[in-house]
Amino acid sequence: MRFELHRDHPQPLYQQIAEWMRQQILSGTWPEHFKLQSEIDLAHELQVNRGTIRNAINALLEAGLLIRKHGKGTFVTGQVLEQPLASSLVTFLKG
Amino acid sequence: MRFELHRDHPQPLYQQIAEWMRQQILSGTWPEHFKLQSEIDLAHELQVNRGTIRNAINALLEAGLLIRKHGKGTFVTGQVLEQPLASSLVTFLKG
Amino acid sequence: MRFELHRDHPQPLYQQIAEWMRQQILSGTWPEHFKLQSEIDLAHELQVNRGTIRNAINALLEAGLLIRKHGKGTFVTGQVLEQPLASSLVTFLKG
Amino acid sequence: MRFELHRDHPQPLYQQIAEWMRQQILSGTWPEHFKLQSEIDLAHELQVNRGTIRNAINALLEAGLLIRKHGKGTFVTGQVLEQPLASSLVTFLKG
DNA sequence: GTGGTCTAGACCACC
DNA sequence: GTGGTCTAGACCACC
Repeated sequence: MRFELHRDHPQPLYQQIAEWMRQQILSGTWPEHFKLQSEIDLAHELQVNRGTIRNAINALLEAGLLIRKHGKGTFVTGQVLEQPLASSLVTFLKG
Repeated sequence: MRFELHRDHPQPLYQQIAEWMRQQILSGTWPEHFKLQSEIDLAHELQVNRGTIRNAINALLEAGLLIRKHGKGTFVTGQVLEQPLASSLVTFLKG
Repeated sequence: MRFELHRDHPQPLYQQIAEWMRQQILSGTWPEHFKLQSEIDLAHELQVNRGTIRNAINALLEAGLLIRKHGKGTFVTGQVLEQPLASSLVTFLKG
Repeated sequence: MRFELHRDHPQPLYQQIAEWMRQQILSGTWPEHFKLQSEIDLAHELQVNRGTIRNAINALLEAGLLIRKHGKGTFVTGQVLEQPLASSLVTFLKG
């Protein structure tokens, strides 16, 4: 996991983490149905609090890129590629 | 905390507070790794705005006497004794 | 603020709080543009942690009943009455 | 923590643990208001599942020897000495 | 003086 | 053994 947090940046840590996760997903490094490490493990690896990890994940939940399953884990959703399509469809209808 | 602010002085409040803090540190009253009260508590005790406390602390951060840790607190640094030398050096360079 | 939390209920505290807030709003007790107490004050009054208050408020943000303004406070939105209308409109279109 | 579990005994693990805890409390090794280790730490130390620890604790909650505080921990109650009386009463009533 | 973010650490609910 | 919720308490950014 070659990824560095910038604690002196104005951008919050959770946003930095969310951007990194988004790249992992959109680049295909984390493919559809990929299971993320547990929040506790991610917190240990990135040296942040679990709450900070949850904030990052929450951002991607709203974007529809991740899904949480209680007692099971957090997963990359199955419709990643459809997201941009849906957006352009809306744009098309509005245009 | 026997310390009085002079609100009618020309010297800004935050500088008065910063000087007082500097004395606490250099005199050893606040030893290395000492944890300051929270900004909000200091503001209440000294009857000033929280921003004033932050300005005072910022001055000592730049001087290297204090260090802030997000979510944890503000602490006296571990290299207090080296600071006076650095300060006099700056004075010398400026003089 | 005559409102009691049930700490032994299966329903989470933040949901109980969110329901109470929703009632305050929909009943008009908290009218449009009403400013809520600060998160810290609500936490003190309801004897819960500020994070629990934030979870409750978050639920009503998503429902569009509240809006947060950084540095200013949390307010009841101006389109409270339109919410049910919008819902019935959608129902109508689907029906 | 000199305490051994007998995994080949007919008595369930959680009961063995509950008995051990009861002894710790009644002997005063765990005095009033004593805070237990976290469930996860106890599970690691005793090499059992967290659910097993929770079952053991639940038994002592019902006996009034322990109390759980969400977000804070599990503690020995303050009325330990009154418990044995209550227990023998129940035994008597059942007998 | 408010909401925004972060730390540390615990029990809860579900698997 | 995961995510869900809760506690306590601090600095950050904006007002």
